[in-house]
Amino acid sequence: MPAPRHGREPAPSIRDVAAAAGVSRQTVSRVLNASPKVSAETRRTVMEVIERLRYRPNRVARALGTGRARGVTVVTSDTMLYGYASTLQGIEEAARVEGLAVGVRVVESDRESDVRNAADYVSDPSAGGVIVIAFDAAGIAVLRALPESLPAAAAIEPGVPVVGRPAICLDEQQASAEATRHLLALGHRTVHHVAIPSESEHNGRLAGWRRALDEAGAAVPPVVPAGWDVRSAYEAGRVLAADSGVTAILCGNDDIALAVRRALFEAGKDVPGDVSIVGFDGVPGSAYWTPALTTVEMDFAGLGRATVAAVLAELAGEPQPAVSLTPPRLVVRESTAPPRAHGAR
Amino acid sequence: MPAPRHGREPAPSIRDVAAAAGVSRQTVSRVLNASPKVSAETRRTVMEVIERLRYRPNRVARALGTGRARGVTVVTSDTMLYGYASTLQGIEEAARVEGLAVGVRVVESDRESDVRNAADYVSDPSAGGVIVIAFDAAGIAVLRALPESLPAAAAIEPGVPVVGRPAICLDEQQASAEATRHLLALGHRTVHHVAIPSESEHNGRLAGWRRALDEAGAAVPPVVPAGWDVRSAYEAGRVLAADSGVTAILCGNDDIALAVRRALFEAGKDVPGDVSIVGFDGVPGSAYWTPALTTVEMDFAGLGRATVAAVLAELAGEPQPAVSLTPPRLVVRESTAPPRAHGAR
DNA sequence: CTCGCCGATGTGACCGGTCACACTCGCATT
DNA sequence: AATGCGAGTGTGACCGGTCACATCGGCGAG
Repeated sequence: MPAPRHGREPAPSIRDVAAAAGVSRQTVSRVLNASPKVSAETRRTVMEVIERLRYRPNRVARALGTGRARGVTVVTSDTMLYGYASTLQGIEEAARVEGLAVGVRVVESDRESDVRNAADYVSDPSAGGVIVIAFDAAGIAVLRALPESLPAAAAIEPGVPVVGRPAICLDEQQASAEATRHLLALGHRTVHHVAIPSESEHNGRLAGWRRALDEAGAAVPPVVPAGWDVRSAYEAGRVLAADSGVTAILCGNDDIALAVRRALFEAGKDVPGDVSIVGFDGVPGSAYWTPALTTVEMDFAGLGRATVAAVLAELAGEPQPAVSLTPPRLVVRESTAPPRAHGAR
Repeated sequence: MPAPRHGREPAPSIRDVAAAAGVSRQTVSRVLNASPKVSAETRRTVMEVIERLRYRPNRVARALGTGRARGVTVVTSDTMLYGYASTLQGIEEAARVEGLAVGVRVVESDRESDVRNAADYVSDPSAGGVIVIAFDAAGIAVLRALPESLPAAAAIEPGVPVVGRPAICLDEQQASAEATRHLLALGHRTVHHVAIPSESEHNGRLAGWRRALDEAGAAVPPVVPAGWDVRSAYEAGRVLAADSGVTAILCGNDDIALAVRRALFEAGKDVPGDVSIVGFDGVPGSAYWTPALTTVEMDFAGLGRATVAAVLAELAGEPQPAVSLTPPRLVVRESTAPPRAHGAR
């Protein structure tokens, strides 16, 4: 039989520390938890022993004792897409400064069994607080499937109703309207929209775009839907590229903008000479595109941090803190310009 | 005082199930762990009760009982950069199919205190197996700081020595050499290289490039270093863009390629007309760039999956399985072409 | 018929913390 | 002098599983 690879004397436990310090385990526990009911002297002694023994409290045992884990578990359907990944990053950061462990559980799809598995997974008290990134159907389904009693919060797109728990979103509508107005102000007759998948007709990007168009009295062209994959956005782009009436496109995110720009390129159309495009999200590379992309910068990391605050409040049974998120904001760069002069017509 | 928001009858425990099924808790435990020493009939009864009570075993209690957690914790210095994020994705996927929980702990920097904190964090047995994404100094430092006894594996860049634990890497050297040869074959006199930060002089991207140059008898220009941020890559690009002797650039990753391409654009140079560029990584959008990027596709997700297998073997005390990773491969697209004819000179 | 063995099941201790509560002081109050 | 009180500390039970070992009934072998 193979030698026990990782055999080793076990890590010191709280009892070892207590014995070495000549106090009870409870006193050590108090020191660990910064209880005020320990004399300064005792505290110092215990601290020294802890240091000497390199003692580290066992998170698992602690969680079992208290009944809840000092941590959060993030449920998401994706970890790579920019919005998801940055939200996750914000969550991780905030959790880390709070001393919380971070777990990740991805939901494969919005199929019922997948949703149930994910919900079951986080229903385990060891999951701690739960944060659902509910930017899509799968996430929303998990959010709905969570037992009422579970301390949870969600990052979500605007317009999706959530009852009974904090759901935080970035107000995209203003910025979307602003982006649309920007294009209109440049002289475009109207603005086309390639939309990301959405669970809500009231989603901010769509709503802001439509509102700005309405307010300007511009025609509202049919929405061109795209998926999360670049390929489908490319297909959508080809449709628009073939239409000579299209001079301005508001893209549901920067990936879509990339694909649309490619489709335009293949159709021999110049950006922004022939067609202006605006993205959404503000991925780090977008400033370095050629042309640099005009886009709406979204503070997903801030959103993530806010969900951590929310779930922490939920865990503590406190009322939800008022959060002020930095609102999405339009960054005008090179991909938008006035339409070609119509004099030639 | 606020009402207890999440008060609720506690989840059923194994004892509840045992009582309801008329068996002992140990028998229930055996059913849960698929022990063969349970009669088919008893097993069925217990299963039914479990279903009826919606019982789910408590991961924390189980971990405490067995002494080790059914999960892996990933240590990384970044979660957004493509290589890191895709590796993480691969890990998550593999862990999920194995029924393992996934934790994430980011190391803020390679400062000693940060490294120690991260190492301490995962030294807790509740962290389970540990996977270190050691693509940079911080990751490598954590890997080195881990106690010998800890079951861990690493995803790492080639050329960095690691002793005592499985360290898996993608062989970038072949592909890097191939990319360089591709450019040379196109007629370029030599190939410049903008490098990602690396902890090793023997790192694959650098080594393959140099080797191919040497073998072809081409001059080896000085390496232009860049950081992980797009900005620094842009600065590096400007230097190269100002040099009219530069006709081909091998970029350390696709982000760098993006920034270099931008710098070239600003300098009035066409890609691939004036300068050819090759990226590294194969980010999903690279196929949709204008021009579409010639790049080396890396299977980071596969790398991540392999580390899970490795840490699992480590955990079980088994010998390391032989892994066959899909090797990086050059994908030729539009950003590479023969240099402009020199006749004009 | 008795023994031994095996499959199936149960029992108590234990993992490493925390909780609720009890206890022991020393000092101020009545 | 008895009482009250609060700060500081210790004790036993417990969280929800698992482990090691004991037990029990039935069956084939000696």
